[in-house]
Amino acid sequence: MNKNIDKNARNRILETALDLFYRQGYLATGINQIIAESQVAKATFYSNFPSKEALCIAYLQARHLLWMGWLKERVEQEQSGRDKLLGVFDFLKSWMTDSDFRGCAFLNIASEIPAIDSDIRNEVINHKNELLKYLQNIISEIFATDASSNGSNAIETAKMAYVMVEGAIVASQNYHDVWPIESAREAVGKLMEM
Amino acid sequence: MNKNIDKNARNRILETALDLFYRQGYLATGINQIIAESQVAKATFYSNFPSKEALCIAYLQARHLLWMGWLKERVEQEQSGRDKLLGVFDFLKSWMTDSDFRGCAFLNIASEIPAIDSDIRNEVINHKNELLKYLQNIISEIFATDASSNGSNAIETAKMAYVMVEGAIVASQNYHDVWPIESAREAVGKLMEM
Amino acid sequence: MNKNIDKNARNRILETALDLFYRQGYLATGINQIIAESQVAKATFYSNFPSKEALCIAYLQARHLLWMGWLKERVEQEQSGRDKLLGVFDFLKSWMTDSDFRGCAFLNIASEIPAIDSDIRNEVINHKNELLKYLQNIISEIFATDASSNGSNAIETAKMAYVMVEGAIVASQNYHDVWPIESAREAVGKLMEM
Amino acid sequence: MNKNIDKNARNRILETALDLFYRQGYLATGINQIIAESQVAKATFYSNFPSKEALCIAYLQARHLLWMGWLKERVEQEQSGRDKLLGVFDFLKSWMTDSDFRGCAFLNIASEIPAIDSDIRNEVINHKNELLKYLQNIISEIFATDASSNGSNAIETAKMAYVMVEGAIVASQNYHDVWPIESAREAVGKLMEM
DNA sequence: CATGAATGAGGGTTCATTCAT
DNA sequence: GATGAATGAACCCTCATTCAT
Repeated sequence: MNKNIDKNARNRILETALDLFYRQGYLATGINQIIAESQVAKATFYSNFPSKEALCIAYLQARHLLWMGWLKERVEQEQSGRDKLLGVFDFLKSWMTDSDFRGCAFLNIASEIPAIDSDIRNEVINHKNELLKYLQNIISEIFATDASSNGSNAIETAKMAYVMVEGAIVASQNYHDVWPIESAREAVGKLMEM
Repeated sequence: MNKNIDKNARNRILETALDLFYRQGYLATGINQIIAESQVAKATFYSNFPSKEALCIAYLQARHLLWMGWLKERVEQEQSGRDKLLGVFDFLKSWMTDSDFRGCAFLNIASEIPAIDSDIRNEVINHKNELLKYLQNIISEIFATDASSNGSNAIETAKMAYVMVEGAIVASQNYHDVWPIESAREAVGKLMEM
Repeated sequence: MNKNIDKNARNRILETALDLFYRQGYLATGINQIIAESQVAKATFYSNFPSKEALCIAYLQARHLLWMGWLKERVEQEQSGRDKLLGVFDFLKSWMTDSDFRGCAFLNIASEIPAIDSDIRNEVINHKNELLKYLQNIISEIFATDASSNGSNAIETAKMAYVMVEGAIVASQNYHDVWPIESAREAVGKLMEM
Repeated sequence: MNKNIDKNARNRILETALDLFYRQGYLATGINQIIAESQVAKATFYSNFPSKEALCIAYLQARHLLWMGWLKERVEQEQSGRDKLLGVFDFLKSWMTDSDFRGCAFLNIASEIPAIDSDIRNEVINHKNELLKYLQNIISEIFATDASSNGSNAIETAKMAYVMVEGAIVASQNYHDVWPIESAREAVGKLMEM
């Protein structure tokens, strides 16, 4: 008996989505493939998720928890705020060198779904808001311990760091190389030195 | 015979693709819609483009010329290398405030087409290589005129600037706001001051 | 346990069917909607009714009692046979002006289920037989009290009246108007005067 | 080679619909069955008819022409208005004894599609309006030649005749017997004698 | 060279029903 | 006896592409 059967149908579907939506994209992945790989009947799928879009939202929510977990786990190995901030980029490097790195799951979906006000887009924005807030917390910590914040504002600095994180992710996705992450890390390091 | 639309069929198709692929996405845009809006027969389409993918490549090539043209037109209004570099971000702002700004056409397509070795991906990489090279030229110009490059390497600095451009584009696409561009501009400005 | 809905499951299902099958049609109404609106578990449904068709039969039987009740209640307000016959059409008018009048439940089902020999068809025919018999009773009463039946046969006259009732129902359903009922009433009145 | 292939796809589809929608009903007939019996690919179907509903409308329009043609052909064999009116019912009898008589195609569809304002309903009403108008023309002819219309109004009389036609059709559909048509014929005959 | 009718595979979704718990 | 997760067939429809004319 297939060992996958041991998890319930909903979990199998969600794990399949985590894999396929990320690797293949949302539009390029059909319900048929999802149910085949989940070993689930079509109606079972629809009794768990009212639509493909609903699965997408569940996928994004699960991905958010997963990814933020990865990020925080790595970052919180560091003691100082400065090392935490650089640790963000160290995390990006280790993530990027994963065999099936395909960039940011959220930005990829957003590229496929132009509609600005959809539920899917809200999940994307929520994710980015949390990432931005997380960076801001780290930078506030730096500025708190480090007296010489040079008049810089934690919020404004966090925005810059966030933009660099985004740039690092999409550029390393494009080039399939870590150099954009290293460049971003270096740039952030320089900015914090000032 | 209605010939008041006197561009040839190929051009009409390409212009329709420039509009639809960008606004709706590549996968979400069907051949039928393209031929309908191009006012072209189906077989005329296929005699001009052997496949949808071939049209996509032509689209990316055309988009590359278009977008680089926009960029250079704005940047070359400036005299100094420093102003040219900041002008890149000024261009991004004016582009972003366009009514149908949907981020980077190339990154969007790359998000839809995971396959790493496809012809489509090559177009994306070519575009980014040219953008990176353009930034490098600007920065070389700065470092040449400005004696105090502080030991910085133009290539490495260009990579940082490039990462910030990418971050600015995707983040402003996500938030539908110019603040990421402004943050990136400010960060780049600070980096160049050092 | 929520037992404030204290009809048993079977009754709740049947009442939901009375509403939905009539308003939406038999084929257009799914089992899922029925169990959802009945607040009943799926297997509870199937333990009460072996199939959708079985529910349909129960629906038709319940509808028969209901509708014949409405008819008789109105008709038996009248004293003379003649007034009773006209009262049939008065009933049709008041029924027709109900907000969700959708014609004859039995004829509607018969339109959806072509199979001639099904159990469902039997219910339809039973209903019509009883309606025909009821009309025949009224007309027999007229002919009994009224010496001058002019050699007319109660059975044959009842058939004519029945045909007019059917025509009045379906035509008023089609036109969403009472005029067919009024025309039928007038025609029947004239026939009885002769 | 299948001889059906000689007609074009659209005609094959329409003829299949004329058969299946009438015999099986609209909802009970799937697109898959239609394309199978039409020997047409699925996309060919949809390039000819934008939707199942569109096919339904084409079906009703074709059925209207067909049925009115049958009716008129029979009725216009008669010379006098009175014989023409009775000829309507003679037509109904010959139609009804057809092997696959299933009542009025229009009323059947209307029973399946409750929505009052749909395009489908409009076709049904158009058909009935034309039938009513045709009966009115016949009756006007009777009243014109026959001086003694007894003060009766052709329009009002036509409505009565129309209601009887409807009743005859649905009742003979229900009982699978011609007696309702004969009863209606007799009733109409009596009404015209007065 | 230009056309539009035709294709088969697949899209997302809902159906009535069954079965282990 | 009551439950809700699970089923496979069928639903209507769209896809990118081809081919006879």
